[in-house]
Amino acid sequence: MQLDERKLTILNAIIRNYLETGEPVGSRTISKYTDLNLSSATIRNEMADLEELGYIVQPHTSAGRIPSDKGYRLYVDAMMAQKDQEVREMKELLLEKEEKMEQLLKNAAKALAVNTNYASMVTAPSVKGNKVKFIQLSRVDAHQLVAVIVAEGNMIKNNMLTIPEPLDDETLLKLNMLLNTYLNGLSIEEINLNIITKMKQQAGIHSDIVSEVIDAVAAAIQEGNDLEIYTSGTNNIFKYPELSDQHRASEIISTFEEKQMLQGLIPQTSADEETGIRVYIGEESPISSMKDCSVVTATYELGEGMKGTIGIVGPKRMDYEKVVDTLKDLMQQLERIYTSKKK
Amino acid sequence: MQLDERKLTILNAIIRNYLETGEPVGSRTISKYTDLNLSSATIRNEMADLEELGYIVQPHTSAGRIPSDKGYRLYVDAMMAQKDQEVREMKELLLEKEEKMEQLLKNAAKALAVNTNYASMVTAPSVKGNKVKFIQLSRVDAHQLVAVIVAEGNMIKNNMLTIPEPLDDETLLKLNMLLNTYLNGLSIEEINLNIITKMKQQAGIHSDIVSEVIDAVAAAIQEGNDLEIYTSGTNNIFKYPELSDQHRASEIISTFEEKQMLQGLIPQTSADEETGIRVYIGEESPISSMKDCSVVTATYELGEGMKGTIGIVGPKRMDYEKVVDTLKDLMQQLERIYTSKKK
DNA sequence: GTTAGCACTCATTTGAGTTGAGTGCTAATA
DNA sequence: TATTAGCACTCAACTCAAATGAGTGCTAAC
Repeated sequence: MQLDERKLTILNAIIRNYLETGEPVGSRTISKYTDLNLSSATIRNEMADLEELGYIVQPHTSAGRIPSDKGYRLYVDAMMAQKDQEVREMKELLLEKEEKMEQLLKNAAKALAVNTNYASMVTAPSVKGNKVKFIQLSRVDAHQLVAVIVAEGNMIKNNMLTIPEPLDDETLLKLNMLLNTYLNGLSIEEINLNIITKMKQQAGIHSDIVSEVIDAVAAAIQEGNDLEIYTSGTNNIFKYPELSDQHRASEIISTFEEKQMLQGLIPQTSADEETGIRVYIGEESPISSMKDCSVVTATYELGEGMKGTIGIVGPKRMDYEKVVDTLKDLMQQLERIYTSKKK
Repeated sequence: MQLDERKLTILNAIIRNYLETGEPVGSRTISKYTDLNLSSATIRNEMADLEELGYIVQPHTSAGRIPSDKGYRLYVDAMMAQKDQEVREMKELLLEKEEKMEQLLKNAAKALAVNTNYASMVTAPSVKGNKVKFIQLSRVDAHQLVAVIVAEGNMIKNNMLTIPEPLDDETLLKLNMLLNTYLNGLSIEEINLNIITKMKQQAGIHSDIVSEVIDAVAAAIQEGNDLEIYTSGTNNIFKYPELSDQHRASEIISTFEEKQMLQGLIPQTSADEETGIRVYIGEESPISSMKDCSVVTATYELGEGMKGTIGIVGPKRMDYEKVVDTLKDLMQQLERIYTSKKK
């Protein structure tokens, strides 16, 4: 059997309708909804075909049909293809410029959640490829140092480190010079063993401290890489009956609380597609707790290699169109703010 | 009518039983549960009295009784009085020492939630009275400075600030000296106009920058004061049927997501009581979204005036005894870790 | 003062009946 | 041959009444 023009129209009508109402849609509804001028009986025949093809399912006999994951997939793919050509005017999200990256991202997550009515997440840009702009090691007291690292995009990290023996001013100054000369402008991957060995040589008797500091720097940068994920609007899921039963809700909320679990949603393969938008429908999701949801993520890129992810989690019947637009908008804004900050 | 010995025993039995089961408890149950050897009929008479006195209520005729807020209050007060004398061995929460305050507090929140099975919150110690240990202003690039402030307890704050004109090294060094000489060892309240004026005078032509820096310092410290609240175990509320219906759950979870709203739970009046533990039962709670819950908070104190709050939110029928113990334990541990870090 | 006994209440459960939206199939129709 | 009207059928959801049972309050006897 083939998926001809008419079947597609009907499938589309079914999905559209279901997105709105959340109720299984029946043949009579479609017969009126579309301008095909077909009787409900004909629609029924077509629907039977569509079911056989796997695009829609019946929750039970004598109920209408709802889209299957496969059906959504078709719909979303078609939509995305169409999007690419279209020129869209976006509704503005109004992100304010913030001095600190952290606050900016928190706001972004919130704006996303408020705008879409779904749960949102925003990860800090991975520091992969992010360059160190400034490092400073300062003495807090005799046995404690604080290492402050500012990276591009004004991401500030700091780490305390305890040293066995006090350092005098001069040594500290030297260390700072050393650190900055060697590390400034480098990204974390570029700090390899070679450089570390060289630095240790230069440091002489303080080589043990150098390695501690470098560890601290690495740790600080890594830390951001690991778990800085901002979320918002978790309780939006209560707005969708199909997600708000006890078990499901609890599972989703747990995932959002244990933010590390959301890392699964961050695309690993830095894909070659241009838009950077991914849609996971139901079982497609990399996280099992989201198997009843759809997840849409977008990758934003600040300069070379500094990538972060923004995304939303909602019911399968989400307004994919709006979500994709909103995500694109936010991506652009983040990128714009970044470049304006850089200069 | 009076609340004699026997009535108290019965009230206690009712509450105990209800804490366990969450179901209204009837006279027959109590008649067996206690060793008073009274028939259910007698218990019934006593229960009627207890109801008249307002300690218990009937959800409807022909149901058992459940404790009223007033009943819980009596129970909790009695328990607390008893606690004070008792010597208790505590189950350890095993907080690891962390270099950074932030991580320590996150862990504390988590430990609290896991241990009690309720939702938990931990606020960073208010910086009221917290002394500045170290300030450093560094140039990131021509127009941006980063101010790093380390306060007692190794709370690190930082702020970026943009300056209209570049500063040369010498001026920066001077500024740093100035900042440290004037501000080190001071707490935020102690930084008054008088000091600021003096500093501005000293700074000469850079007085505008000094005031910007001081603003940044104030902002950084204030920031921590405002909204650094760590939460954990929000989804624990789903474990209690009386809280996990859609509306209630959503309300509680929202409150935990908008962490600022939890500020209402932080005791304002630095009370004179010795334990620092407060119990809000149902309507007593300062936050309306918690009117179906009980909230237990404890204030920990790190050195003079540096106070923070830890607390849990759960159903009214919570295991107050365990919660109070756990909170006390955690308070002590935080205090211990702090003092060990200070030296 | 305590208790056995009994009538009464009322949330909850159960099951039968009704409704209504929806289907699949078949025979008539264009 | 594709479309449609018609009809029997299904089944979740709703309604209603009866049955259940845990629990009470009251009274009279111990």
